[in-house]
Amino acid sequence: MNKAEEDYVKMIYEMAVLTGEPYVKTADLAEQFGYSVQSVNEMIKKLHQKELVDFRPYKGVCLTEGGRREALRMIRAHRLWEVFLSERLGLAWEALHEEAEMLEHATSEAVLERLYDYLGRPAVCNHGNPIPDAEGNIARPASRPLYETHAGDCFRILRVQDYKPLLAYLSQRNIKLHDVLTVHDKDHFGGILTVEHLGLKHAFAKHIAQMVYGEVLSSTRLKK
Amino acid sequence: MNKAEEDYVKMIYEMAVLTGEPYVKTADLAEQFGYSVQSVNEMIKKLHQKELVDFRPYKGVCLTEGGRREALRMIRAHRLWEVFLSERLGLAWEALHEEAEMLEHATSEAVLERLYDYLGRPAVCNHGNPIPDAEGNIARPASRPLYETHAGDCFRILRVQDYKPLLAYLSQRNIKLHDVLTVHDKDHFGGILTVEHLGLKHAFAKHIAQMVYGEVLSSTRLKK
DNA sequence: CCTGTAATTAAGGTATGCCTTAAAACTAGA
DNA sequence: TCTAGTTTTAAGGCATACCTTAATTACAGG
Repeated sequence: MNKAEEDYVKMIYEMAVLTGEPYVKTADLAEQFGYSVQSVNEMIKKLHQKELVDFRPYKGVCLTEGGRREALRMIRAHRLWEVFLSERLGLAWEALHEEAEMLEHATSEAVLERLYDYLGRPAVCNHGNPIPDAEGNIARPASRPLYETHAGDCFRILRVQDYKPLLAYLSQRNIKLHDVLTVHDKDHFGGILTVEHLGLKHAFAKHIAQMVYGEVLSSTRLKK
Repeated sequence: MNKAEEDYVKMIYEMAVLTGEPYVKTADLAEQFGYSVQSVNEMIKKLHQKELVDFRPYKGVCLTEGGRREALRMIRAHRLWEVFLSERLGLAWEALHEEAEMLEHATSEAVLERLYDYLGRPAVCNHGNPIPDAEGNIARPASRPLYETHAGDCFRILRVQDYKPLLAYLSQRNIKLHDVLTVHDKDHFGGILTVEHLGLKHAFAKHIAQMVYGEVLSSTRLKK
């Protein structure tokens, strides 16, 4: 697999996890990559020939067992490098993703396994996402999206999507992993969630609040 | 610069150092890469447009100041990764080069500088080659080629070319950096140098003995 | 100086991975 | 069922970085 193919299987895996649907639509892939639908179709055809994906016209693509293994290898490399870059080199939180994105394509299995041991066999990356083991097993995090909280909830951030604009967004507001937010208000119609963090109020759009996961610590709201 | 361009400027730099000539011939580059001369010419034209090299027809290419800086950046990345892979991950000596070759193209300046500090600002890589500093200054090693020794010399290996077949060759014979060789015989006509190492005799062809550098510790031979 | 060899340039080709435009095939809602 | 809109396929293009074959240009030794 070359870089392009690696990016595709990884993206297909991540989008499938995010939507909960094993099949990912061609058009959605195109949108995520910023590529044309035609380009994505061509690549899907190629990945299918390599038996990395199963393609059902008008339904989408789904990773084969081989494709899933490759995707998890990339994710493993990505998250292990993030841990290294953060824990050992002290790189800024919002810079981790981009750097790991480059390194993940330049890492052999041998280096990966040694890096894993060197870092103390970490279970999660610096964005709280689980690191698959060498066999392709990955923990399913129990945390819930911030968007599913209610006014009055105290919410501890345990995990955020590894998505550059989101990291920049949170970083800019000085919001970090394990920080606690107090949900002030949830506007269901507008989709805006207002939270308090270190005395400051922040308005999170729905798509933002859906990429932040954690646990509700306590709630002042009345249970129904 | 993309990977191909990075490989070219690095190769031009290394060949210039090796030959002592600032200008590197198109045909020699082609041979080293295993590419056709035409392909090399095309890339030289491109590098010239980017002002990374100076091209004198029938003479060769020479790095510009910008090109030299880029080449040293790649060499810096390569050698720092080698130190990391060896010192921290415990990778085998002969595996370092290949792994570093991939990582060097995936490393930003920011990561490089932090890695440098993390590794304790090393002066040389695990093959004994000097690591350039962030400003592009590089030490000129004083060691002499093994091929210039004479029968009876005791020779300590301080540096070897970072060239995969050579590393495999030495590794296979269990010869490592800082080991001491006793020169048994030098056949000037045939170019074979016979050395003793840990009680075993090895015959080194000229081109091999020219890629191994070190210092003569003592000599049993009579000075002229 | 002149000719053979080496180096360069030219012309056309391949694979990869992206693009646009257009036609064809399918799905799903009215 | 039938059509509107989505999805797929087809056809042709572009850039990169390699390739081969062939023509041209320059250098250097006799």
